[in-house]
Amino acid sequence: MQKSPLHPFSATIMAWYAEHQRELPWRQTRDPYAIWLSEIILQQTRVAQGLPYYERLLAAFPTVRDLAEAPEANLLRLWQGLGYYSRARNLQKAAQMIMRDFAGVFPQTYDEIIRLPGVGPYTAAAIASFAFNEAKAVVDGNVFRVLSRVFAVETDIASSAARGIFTELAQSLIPASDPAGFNQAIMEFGALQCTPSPDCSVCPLAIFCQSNLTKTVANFPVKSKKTQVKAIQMDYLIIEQKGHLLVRERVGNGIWKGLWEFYLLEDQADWLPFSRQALKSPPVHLLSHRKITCDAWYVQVPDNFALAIPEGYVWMSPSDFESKGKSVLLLNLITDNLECPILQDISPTYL
DNA sequence: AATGCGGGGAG
DNA sequence: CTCCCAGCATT
Repeated sequence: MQKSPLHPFSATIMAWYAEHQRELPWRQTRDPYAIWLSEIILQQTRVAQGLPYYERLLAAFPTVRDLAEAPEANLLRLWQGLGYYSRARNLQKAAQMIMRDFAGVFPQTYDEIIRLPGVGPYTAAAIASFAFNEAKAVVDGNVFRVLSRVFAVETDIASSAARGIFTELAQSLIPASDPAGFNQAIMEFGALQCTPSPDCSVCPLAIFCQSNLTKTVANFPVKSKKTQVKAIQMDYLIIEQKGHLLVRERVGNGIWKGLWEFYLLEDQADWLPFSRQALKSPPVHLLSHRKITCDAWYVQVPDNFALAIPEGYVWMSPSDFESKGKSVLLLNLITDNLECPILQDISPTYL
């Protein structure tokens, strides 16, 4: 049988992959559901951080139907600590779409898969290739880095044109004989060998890597913009009455949508006619785009006082509140103040 | 074309 | 500290 010639780049990284690949659970399956779950978890997330979440979520929701029918709050509780919580909400929306529009059968082509909410060009290519061996090249952060260095591509990866250019290049290198293997190989190569600070002395591509040959590896990939960090102050009142807490689910499209929190002080006009006990402030919470400082107080409301419940808030038992997803900032606030009795009851059993 | 969205690990 | 991670949705 006639085979199309393998580009030296492709042959080299696939040989390297055969030797150096990690054993990861989502590589032991062809189940598109499990592969999809792993890919959503791994968006902008390191393997080491996502691994325990993958095991937990797959155990809790073994099938698309289980995921589609689960209460969203349970999913967000399991997602707690992983960040980018819209991933979890879109995951369930997509599961419901698969049940409704695909009769519960996971879509099998790139063009169908990419219609699922939370699935973009990278994730659709990953699922289509890994589960169905469709020859769609993946382009993620690893691929940007590897290809930009090896072929000295000076396109700014932050530009809108970058995806198209790198997709075309990757697509020209993907072998029809093993698209899944190539996609796995190039990403693993970026993750383990062609890292942000690589050791080019042990690289199998060093002899024809264009940036290595010109000693300009550190100049690639070209990336222009950096996200600016805004400072935010968030003050919480932990309000208790008759063993219950005044809490709410965050709504709107801002940070931590779908997660739960204590009473958030919106302005200085907020007050209660009771003494506040200052709590230990959690550490400054650093995110990619936010620097959040937080102060908090504990307020015990007498049993017989009829407190007007603010819009959006509800009284909730500590055990119910523990079962809701919360931000890591709030979890830190809780675990740093366990001398406050009611906070012991909402201390998480797992992150 | 820009911006928002989480959290953590590596250097 | 800075960078960036198996990115995507929204504006």
